[in-house]
Amino acid sequence: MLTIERQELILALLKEKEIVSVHHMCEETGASESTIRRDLTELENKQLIKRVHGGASLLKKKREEPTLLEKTTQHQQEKELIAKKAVTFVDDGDSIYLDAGTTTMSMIPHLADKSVVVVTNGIPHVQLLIEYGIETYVIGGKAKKGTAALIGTKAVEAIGEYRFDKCFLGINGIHMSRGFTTPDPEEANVKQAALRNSQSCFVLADPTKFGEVSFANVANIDQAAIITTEGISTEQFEKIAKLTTLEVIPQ
Amino acid sequence: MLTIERQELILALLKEKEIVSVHHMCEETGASESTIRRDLTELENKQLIKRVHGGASLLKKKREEPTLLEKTTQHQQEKELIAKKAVTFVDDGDSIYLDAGTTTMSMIPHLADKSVVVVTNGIPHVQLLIEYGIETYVIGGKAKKGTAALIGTKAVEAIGEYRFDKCFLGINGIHMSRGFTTPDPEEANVKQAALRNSQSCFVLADPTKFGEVSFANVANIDQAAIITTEGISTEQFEKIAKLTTLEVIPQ
DNA sequence: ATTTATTGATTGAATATGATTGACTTTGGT
DNA sequence: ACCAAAGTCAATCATATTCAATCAATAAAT
Repeated sequence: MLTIERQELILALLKEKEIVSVHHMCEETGASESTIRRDLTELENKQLIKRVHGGASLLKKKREEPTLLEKTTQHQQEKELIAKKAVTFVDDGDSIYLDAGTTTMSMIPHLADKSVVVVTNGIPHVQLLIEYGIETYVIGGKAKKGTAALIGTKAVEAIGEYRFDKCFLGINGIHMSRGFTTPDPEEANVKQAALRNSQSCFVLADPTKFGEVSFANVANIDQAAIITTEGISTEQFEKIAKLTTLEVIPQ
Repeated sequence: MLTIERQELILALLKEKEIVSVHHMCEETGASESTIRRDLTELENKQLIKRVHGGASLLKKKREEPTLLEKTTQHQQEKELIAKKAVTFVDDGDSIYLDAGTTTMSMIPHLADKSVVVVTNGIPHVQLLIEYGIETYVIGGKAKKGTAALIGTKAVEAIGEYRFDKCFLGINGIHMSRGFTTPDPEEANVKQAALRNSQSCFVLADPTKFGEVSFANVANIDQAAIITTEGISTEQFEKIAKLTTLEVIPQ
């Protein structure tokens, strides 16, 4: 058996079982302990596995980011619902803007079977978009600490060079009179630019964002449709529904 | 049996089984080891297969586990050495351009304790740069499938809006007369733009890249300093060292 | 007839392998 | 806590396999 085959086999074994003993690897591959150990040191150097006494375990790979989406907290499930709903507004052939943020990121897997062109300022989004084979453009700009969202004048200018059929934004505050708000003024500028250059705009927000007012103003309440889940008070619903489209997803 | 026939057969064998040994190929084709090896070198040059010790494996497709291994398989430690050396050329306060690619990515952890501003077209780079608290700007552009490198006219234009003290590029081919080359013309354009806007330029390449010529031209050999590890033949070293700076790291 | 291409055999070098050794780690009993 | 036995480890060695380079023989083309 070839070296590379054996190493692939070891990785395969580890994928099935979290920890595999050297002895078991010997049996499966028919190789001697020495050889297996050598393979393990190699695979460890390549940062693919972690050695433990008596065997090895799979190192969690950076590639397996998708688990990030699969987190099963209540919050994540809500985001997933909102994202799914948002994608129903997307048509084949659309050019869309995806704002940075986890909610918009959840849209990506559902976008896979539509033929769309996506522009985004979210770095984590790009990797996921590529993985799902979606044609992706990235605006330029300064990468913000923490979220790696692209912001700044360069980002705003770059957005100006595109026209979108639809844009999808995350937001921190939704308020009747103060409109949409977000903590970072630089991010607000980027969101505004996206709104300016898009035919129709959607804001994705869980119910906790309603009634909140954040530092930087993004837009008036009637400048974007809102997609959210149940939990918003009926009186608030009534008022806002008069000003803009408000999609509420039943839980 | 004709050469073509035999090579087709080899490819067919590889399609059935991800990895095939030289020995098995001999049996199937009736040819000698020498002949099979010659075929393999040819097929490897045509980028159809990848050789491994004792046999060959199919390149392309199967975006599963193999690629992960393949990617990290070669020269991981070498890349680390090259990256480390490259960082020694970086001064505090520099504005630098980091080309997409795994070698330049290895530079990032070592950049952490310098105060630099980094511009890059590599999406995976951005996350890492942010993690290490480095001030990061991203050029815009189209995200290339597979590597997520940013390319296209927008990328080239965006680079034009910056001036770098130093730029660090990965490269596929280094050839005395043909200079630096890379498979993707669009990536070549981006690299050229980086070279144009940088005071001093460094190419990071392992020794296997020397003597190679890839499809798209990037620059002449004297337009960038080269950082590599031992393994390059002394005669090649002599010749190239006359044309440009050539840093060779002892193993 | 001469050149060119293809092939198989041979070579020393590079690489991979299995067994052995002594040091280290874990386990289980006192 | 201690010790001893069993298991596991890295390092080393000799062997076996695989490699690229070279050579000579044969077949095809000029």
